[in-house]
Amino acid sequence: MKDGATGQTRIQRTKIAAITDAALEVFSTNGFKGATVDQIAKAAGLSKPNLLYYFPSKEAIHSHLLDTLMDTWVAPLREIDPDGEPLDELLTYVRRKLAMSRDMPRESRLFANEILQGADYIGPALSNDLRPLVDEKAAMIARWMEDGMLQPSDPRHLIFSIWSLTQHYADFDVQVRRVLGPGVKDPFPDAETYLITLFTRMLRV
Amino acid sequence: MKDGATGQTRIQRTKIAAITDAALEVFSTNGFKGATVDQIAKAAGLSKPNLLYYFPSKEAIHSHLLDTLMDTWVAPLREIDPDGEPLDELLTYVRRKLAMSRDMPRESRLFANEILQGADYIGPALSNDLRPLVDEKAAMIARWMEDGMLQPSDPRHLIFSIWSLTQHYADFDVQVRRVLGPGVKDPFPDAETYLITLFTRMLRV
DNA sequence: CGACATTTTGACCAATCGGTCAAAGCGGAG
DNA sequence: CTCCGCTTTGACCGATTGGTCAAAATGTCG
Repeated sequence: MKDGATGQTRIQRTKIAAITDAALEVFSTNGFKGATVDQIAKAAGLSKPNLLYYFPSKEAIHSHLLDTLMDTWVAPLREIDPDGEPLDELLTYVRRKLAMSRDMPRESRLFANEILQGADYIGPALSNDLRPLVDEKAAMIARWMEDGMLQPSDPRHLIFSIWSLTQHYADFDVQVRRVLGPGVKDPFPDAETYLITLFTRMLRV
Repeated sequence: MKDGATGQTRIQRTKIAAITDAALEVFSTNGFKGATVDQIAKAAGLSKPNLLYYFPSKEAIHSHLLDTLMDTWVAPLREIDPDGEPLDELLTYVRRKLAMSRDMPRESRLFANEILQGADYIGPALSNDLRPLVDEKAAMIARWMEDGMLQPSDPRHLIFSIWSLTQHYADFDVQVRRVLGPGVKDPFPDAETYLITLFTRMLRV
């Protein structure tokens, strides 16, 4: 039986959810070429042909993941409030992005893999969707700086630096933990303290 | 004819150099599993069996690359002078690391791929070699901070932040250029200005 | 139950991949 | 030139991979 609105049966919804979750796990830890359909199917509790009944190809699963997760990933940037207190807004953005690295490391690594290897699929979205959003927010930050509410600096590189510093704790998690040693169970509390200090000194007038 | 010291003929030196350069190119843009021996061989101007005459396996080429490039990659950290002017030393380190992202982006991506996918090969080196080095330099920075020559902050996360911010311009180059748009031919000059500003405000007493 | 659509599966296929091997080509020392 | 070791190659192999297909199993609704 079909569900008129979404065009999906209950079984389809369940299985597609299982597949996307399994695919996120496998793609994020092995990259696109390193992942096999069998791995994803097994992780989702399905046989390979059964998985390919729900998605036409390996590439389709990957594209679907990237598409559906893009919005989630950029959401915190959208939520920066032009009418808020500038420093608060940006520090909140840093905290949200760091929390996403802590709670959604697989998504972070999925995007890192995609971009690192040329962004063949996601590239156009970066130009067409992300760039205008960054332009808008950078203009907002520039206004804040002109109004003397933040110390001046390049707003686009400021945004890059927030992405870089927060996602580093997801993408390079292995390195962070190896360098800190087994005595450090969770790097994130210290990371948050450090990053808040850094951006406060960088931005506070 | 053999060369007594290195155990290599002239031809071997030439071909091995061509192979490692080609392998760096291919591994850094496709990851380990995404790279094929044929690709590397073609890029090096050799046939596949000919390449495998110089290296016993695909994995051996990859390991050899990681081994030989590790020292180069960490060199700027080693060169921080405990007897220098603290802020100068750290800003010089930032400049050197950013220059490496500009001039050696393939090396940066090679390591990024390896760490992103679990650091299966390089992991032990991170624990055994990199960690003690970071410990030593972090202790040095902590002393500088105690002596009031730098504003206090977590020295290990300070080092992480330098790695993260500088390597971002190599690893996420595609994203940076897509977001900045075609008007920006070279992001590095602005990046250097921004990063020097950031770490100056972060560290200057 | 009975009939129809949906879901699942085992067997299979062509392409690609890492790696082997025997034989051919080549270069330099005597 | 001749010989011998180093280098190069085409043909080949087994394993893995993404994807197909027809048939069987299961679910759903009257």
